[in-house]
Amino acid sequence: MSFSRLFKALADPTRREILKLLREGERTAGEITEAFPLARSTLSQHLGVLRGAGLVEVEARGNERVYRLATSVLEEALAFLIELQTGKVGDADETTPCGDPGAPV
Amino acid sequence: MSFSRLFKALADPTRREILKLLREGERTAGEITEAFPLARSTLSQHLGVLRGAGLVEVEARGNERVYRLATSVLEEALAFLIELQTGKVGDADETTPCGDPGAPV
DNA sequence: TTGCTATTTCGTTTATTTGCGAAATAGAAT
DNA sequence: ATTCTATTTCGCAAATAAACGAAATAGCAA
Repeated sequence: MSFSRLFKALADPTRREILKLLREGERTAGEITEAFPLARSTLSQHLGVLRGAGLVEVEARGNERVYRLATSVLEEALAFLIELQTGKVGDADETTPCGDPGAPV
Repeated sequence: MSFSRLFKALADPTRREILKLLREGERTAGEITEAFPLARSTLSQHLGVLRGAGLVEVEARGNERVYRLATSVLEEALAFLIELQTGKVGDADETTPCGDPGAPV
């Protein structure tokens, strides 16, 4: 997993929209293409970037390709951001169980 | 706040290292520069990108500029990623209080 | 085989990003 | 006022990214 590729993939608004679309369920490449005013080749390239970042998975189904969200890589991004924000790794221990950071442990 | 600028800023490994450095405490531009094998102008530009993304704040202190982490924008990035991952907005209600997503509410 | 549909890859163009050194700006010290 | 130090801005070269249309690939249908 590469944070650079991951964040780079998230940096493009079209790709973020694709992810939001896939959040509603799997879609074929064609369905995704229809949702944007861009050329087929352009969308295909965006899907390639999302694939390279591990943010989507593809399954060939007959003639078409079905894309779905792959969320496991998002956890790593979350961990990175949380660590930046709190100064701690989110390792369960070392943190109060349910928030309340001011609680005298 | 712009997700594009934010994720673009996070997409560069040097900038991520700068953020990690600032996680340990505030640093002057010069101190940051010394931590990397890059030209002063290059680092200054990276700091500009981080500033533009709202990820750092600067304070002019006499001759030098002190940079520190600005974490509020990270919360918005977290919200975006969590929403992708869970299909829900993280609005406190609508979610079980302390994780355990399998709990019969 | 021939053709049709779905999708990706190729080649090109334009725009953006990253890096550098040189020049500009600004406070501090002499 | 001049100089020193700290930092940013400018102008440029090289690399990367985004968009397109055309061509290639691959399954399905006739």
